[in-house]
Amino acid sequence: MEQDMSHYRMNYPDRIRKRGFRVTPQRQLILDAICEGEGHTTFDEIYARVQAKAPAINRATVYRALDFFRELGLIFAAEIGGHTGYEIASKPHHHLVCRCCGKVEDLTDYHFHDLSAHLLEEHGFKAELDHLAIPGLCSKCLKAIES
Amino acid sequence: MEQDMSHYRMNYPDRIRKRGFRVTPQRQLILDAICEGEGHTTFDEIYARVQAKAPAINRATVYRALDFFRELGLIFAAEIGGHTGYEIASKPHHHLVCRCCGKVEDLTDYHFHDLSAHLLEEHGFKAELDHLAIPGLCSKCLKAIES
DNA sequence: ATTACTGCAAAGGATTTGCATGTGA
DNA sequence: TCACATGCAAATCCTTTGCAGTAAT
Repeated sequence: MEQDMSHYRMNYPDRIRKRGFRVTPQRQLILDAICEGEGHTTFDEIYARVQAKAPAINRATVYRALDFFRELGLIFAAEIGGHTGYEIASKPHHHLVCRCCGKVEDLTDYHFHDLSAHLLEEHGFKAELDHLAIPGLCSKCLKAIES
Repeated sequence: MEQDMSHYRMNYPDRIRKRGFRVTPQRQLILDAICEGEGHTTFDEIYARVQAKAPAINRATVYRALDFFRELGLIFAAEIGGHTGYEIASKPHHHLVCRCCGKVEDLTDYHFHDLSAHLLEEHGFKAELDHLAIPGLCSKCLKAIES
């Protein structure tokens, strides 16, 4: 029942070591690469950033590190528009995904509490509304289509 | 400006022919296979059902038919839990996806109008809330975890 | 008679895995 | 020291594509 917010941006080396795993230069670079991106970052972006600093790092290592971080809860992985996007675990927020230009906007305020309560009461379903991907049209594309 | 509801369960052969495409036994079997499943059906399920009736039908044909039906608006394709699920286009509804047992429940009633209005007003984002995949825990898994 | 559609096989791309080597604790 | 992690290469999985033959209209 602890009201623990420490999973947001915690001292990650300790968290890794505490579970008996190891902090390696590769993992640090990969985590850095995710931090550099604002919000969601694709595998290719991460890999490119890592390679710019350490060309010897292998794709397989990046795949394994991403899985590793996800299992530890350090990052989130979300399916957005067919591709997997990774981001540092932080405050719950949602994504407005434009189906036209593909842009992804973060939505930090939200009005989901009523919805969540409704789903639990009437359907017995405990919704985890942390990282919802909401499809639609962004303001720019909306105007472009209407005109 | 037509108030046309005919895209739900319309006479599909006519719809296909009207656009200059052809109604083939393969396409009929594949569409049948999607109808047989309640809601979302994976590629493998569809392929297995088709093969049971006509073993000669090729995977490539199934892939092409699914794309074809999707472009015609006869079916929907949704990313659910890493896999693509297909279903007959019908009334807009949502999916409650249990992250524990993987079960997908349909949600036909919904309270998304306020949310939609809010997103448009404050973010200029026209949300298309037709087939939202809402992650969480179903009632069964919820009880199992709590106990 | 057209020309869309199918089956086959091969190509393609993304991710995973086995194994020997290297390295953090 | 010793188990975890890495790099490499091969394997695997899923999906797409080119092409020659088939069939719907």
